[in-house]
Amino acid sequence: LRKDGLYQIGEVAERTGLSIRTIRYYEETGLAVPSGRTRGGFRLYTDEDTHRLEIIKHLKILDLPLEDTKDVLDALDLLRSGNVEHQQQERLLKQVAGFVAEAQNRSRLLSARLEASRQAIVELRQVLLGQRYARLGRSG
Amino acid sequence: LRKDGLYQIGEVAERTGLSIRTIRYYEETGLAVPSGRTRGGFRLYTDEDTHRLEIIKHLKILDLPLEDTKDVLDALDLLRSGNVEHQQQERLLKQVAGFVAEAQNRSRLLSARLEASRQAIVELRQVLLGQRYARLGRSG
DNA sequence: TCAACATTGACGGGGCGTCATAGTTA
DNA sequence: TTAACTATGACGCCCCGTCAATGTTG
Repeated sequence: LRKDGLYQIGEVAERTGLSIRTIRYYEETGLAVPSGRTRGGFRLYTDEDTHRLEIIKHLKILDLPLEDTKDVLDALDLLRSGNVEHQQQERLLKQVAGFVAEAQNRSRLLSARLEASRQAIVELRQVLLGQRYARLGRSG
Repeated sequence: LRKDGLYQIGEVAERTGLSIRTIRYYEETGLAVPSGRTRGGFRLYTDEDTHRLEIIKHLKILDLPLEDTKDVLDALDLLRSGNVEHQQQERLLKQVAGFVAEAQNRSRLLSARLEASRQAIVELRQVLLGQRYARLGRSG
């Protein structure tokens, strides 16, 4: 680890739990571009970069279009930078709000699907139990 | 709807919420094969077939290898049929039990990821709120 | 007969896994 | 210097979406 708070891709992969390939892919699509490179071409990620990757990782399960996620993260960066005109700021705020609403929808949907999967597992276990008893019945 | 309890693919798609293309793909891979066909070649699904599709749909979110799911569903069918020797029965029971255990693992993992995504959404909302206040601050 | 439904290809695409080959860094 | 890391292609795979051209059903 270098002292200047810059990490190369392998360290970031370990810290985030994303694969190196995935992180590279996210750069290809503009989703998360490293702040710098070494002279030799190694990608260098700041803590902010890493945090962006973590957010992406967490939202990924909601299966939102990656491009929407990119747009929103970019919008947030723009908003925080303050370099934005009143008119556009209005738009960005609405865009982010819309995204958040959609994310919450997906979250509820996922929750329902998780519950459905639990039910399916219960059913499998019951069939399994039924078979075990059947076996005992025949052997006893 | 025919009276003999057989459904064609479109009806099954509606009932299960799976797309026709997906159902067809599941047949290609042997995951869920319709019990019959019309003379003309239309797929015909029984209620059992439909139920199998529903289980698959519910387990899908757990992101288990589709082939494992297929193997287990086949194993359960075999067990229920009773046409199986003692030795093999033993094996099938263990196989299903292993699958169920794995499914539960995945379920817990998914639950954790869902919670992480909720956290991420909360964070987005907070940034959004921060920006709103900033706007009010500047305009007031 | 006609409208609605289905069939089999085939191509395409997102999100990476997985080489292969070669350069970089400590 | 050398071991460990990284770079850029490129191909492949899964899970379907989406035509296109054609046949089936009621």
